[in-house]
Amino acid sequence: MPETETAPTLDDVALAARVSTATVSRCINDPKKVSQKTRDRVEAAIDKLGYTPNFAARSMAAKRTFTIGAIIPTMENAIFARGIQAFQEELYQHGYTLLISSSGYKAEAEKEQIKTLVARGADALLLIGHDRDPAIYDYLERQRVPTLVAWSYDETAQTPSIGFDNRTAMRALAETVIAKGHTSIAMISGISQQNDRARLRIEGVKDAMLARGLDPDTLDPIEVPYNVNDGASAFVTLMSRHPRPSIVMCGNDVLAVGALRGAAELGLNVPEDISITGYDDLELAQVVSPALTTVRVPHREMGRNAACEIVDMIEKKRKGVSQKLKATVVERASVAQVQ
Amino acid sequence: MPETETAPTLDDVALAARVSTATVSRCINDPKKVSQKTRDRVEAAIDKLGYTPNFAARSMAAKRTFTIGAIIPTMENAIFARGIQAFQEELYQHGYTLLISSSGYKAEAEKEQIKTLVARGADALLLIGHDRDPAIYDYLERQRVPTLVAWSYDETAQTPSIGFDNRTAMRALAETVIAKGHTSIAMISGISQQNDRARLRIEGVKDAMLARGLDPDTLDPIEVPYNVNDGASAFVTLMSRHPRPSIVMCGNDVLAVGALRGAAELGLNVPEDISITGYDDLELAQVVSPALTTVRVPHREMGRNAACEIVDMIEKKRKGVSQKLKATVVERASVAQVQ
DNA sequence: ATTATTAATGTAAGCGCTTACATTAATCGG
DNA sequence: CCGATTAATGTAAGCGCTTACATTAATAAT
Repeated sequence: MPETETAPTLDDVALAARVSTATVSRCINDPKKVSQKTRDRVEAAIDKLGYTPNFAARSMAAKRTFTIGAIIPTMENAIFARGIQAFQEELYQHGYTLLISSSGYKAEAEKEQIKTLVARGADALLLIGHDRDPAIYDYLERQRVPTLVAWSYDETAQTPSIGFDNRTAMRALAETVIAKGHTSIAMISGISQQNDRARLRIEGVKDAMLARGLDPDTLDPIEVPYNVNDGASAFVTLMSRHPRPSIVMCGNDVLAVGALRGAAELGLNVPEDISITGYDDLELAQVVSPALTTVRVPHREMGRNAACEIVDMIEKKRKGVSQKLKATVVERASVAQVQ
Repeated sequence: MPETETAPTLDDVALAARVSTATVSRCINDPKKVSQKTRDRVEAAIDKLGYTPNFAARSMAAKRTFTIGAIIPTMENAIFARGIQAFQEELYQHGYTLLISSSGYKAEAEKEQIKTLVARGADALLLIGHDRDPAIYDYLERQRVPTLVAWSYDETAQTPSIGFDNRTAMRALAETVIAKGHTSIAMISGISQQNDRARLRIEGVKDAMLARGLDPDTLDPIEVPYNVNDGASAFVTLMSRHPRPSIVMCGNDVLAVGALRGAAELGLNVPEDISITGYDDLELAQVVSPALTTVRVPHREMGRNAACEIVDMIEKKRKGVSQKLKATVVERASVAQVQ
């Protein structure tokens, strides 16, 4: 019995199986290169000793970590959870581990986390949205770290992306709403600075207004952080505008839920007194009452596809190819027909 | 200009600063050991080259990774998100990185992920709840990986834990409910197999029933996975029981929201026709209507404290000390006064 | 049987750090 | 001013793997 129980190493296994360390290594990484007979011996030794390869040693020698880093703006609400979970599951299938950080929507924090992840030898990075300091992209390029953007789609961007066209999807929602007779539209948006999703959703609403003969300048969105409380207070502010809007379109479902709460506080009925829309189709959207009219985003599909794409980028050493997923408007009870 | 732009190493820095690698290393890890003058030189070199230490090399040499692993049952809904986010933030303050996996409530997956995390050299592990194969605890002990349990408190357990007493908290909620005149109680629980939180919450309800002269055997909880749909269908099942319960207590808020939806499907008004309670006090609970009577859990505090404790365990090489946080019942609109 | 070819295995050189120990420089008491 | 301390720096041995290359064993071709 060993007095200082220390984890067994490759050497221990090699010794026990009476082969060289190279053979053990091959058994693990490329089994077909070793004969059945010795493979059996080695595997027996591995089992007996309970050997697990040391990750740091392995990644130093191989210059590969089988780790992929992802930086998401927040874990607090469900916005990214489903997609990231799917991303992780798919990655796992391919033998990769996911390292997640959250930046709290702060560009500086994100920058730092990117460096940390790179120092940790992430084989690739998943980032949310395109908007960030170009220096970051330069850095990533110089470090040769493949990078993929998700939750956003932009074919003109340098960095490949898998996501949906936020602008077009939001425009479709806005057109639906306008078709229902709403002409006085207000909007609660997330902070659009450094956030293309937020920015493009605003543009989408304006596109629709323009197309339908409404003046986009009257939209004048309020920008607040994505949480229920801020959504609620923004809603209250909006309700004091003159003329009072007939609908409040929100940058996402969390904000819309906040708006719903604001309406409740004001004693307003939704959708009779005021209509509200969201974006994302979180579980939240169906659970709240009235259920939210919103845009459904294929979270899981996006996560899965991003995982496959990023693994391919790494293993085939090729540039990523962007993928546009369709986001569809789903109509529920939070929008009234006007007149 | 280097043709193959490869990340600068310690050697490069040492060369540029005209010192040995040891000095550079000390500059980074223990600056007070080197004189101001050379420190300045080294730091200048680091800046100039844009050097970041290689994580794998560092952790191999130091046998420390400054990484802490956490395995949570799921990321899909908000149950663990807030607490884990706080955990991560606090860890970050102390210079540690968090590696998260989710097991999907599957014991086998959890076991495998624990091994992965250990192989990756996690300095410590955060696990949710106490219930798991004892072999896992043995393994962790043998590998000398400090382990802390969260979301659960059990002073009798071998492994230290930071959490709340699920049983007592649920009992308090049940007593509140009984005090309001409910005598026919039904329950939708999470799967209690390998899940002490679920198990103890059931026990808590039974404790209250016993204490108030109700027969605990009539509770007969339905166990389903923690998601809205399963909650809804369990609710429907429960409503066909005779006699029909006057209240459905749920194992958590997600299930309670499902129950709410089930009630809506059945055309039942909450709380007039049927009362419902949750557990966790997720944001969800306040946002749904009627707002849920539930148990508030100090998620962020738990995450923060767990981080401090686990860092201490690592750095002071001492056993963890358990911490019991108070969970309080919060009454909202989903429970009616009977009679 | 003999050589050419291929498959299986072994040898050993790193990968980029940390750190025990050795060496040299600076400081100090008498 | 000198030996004794103490502070600052350097030297070099690993940490546990992978993998290019060398060697040996097995198989095929002649």
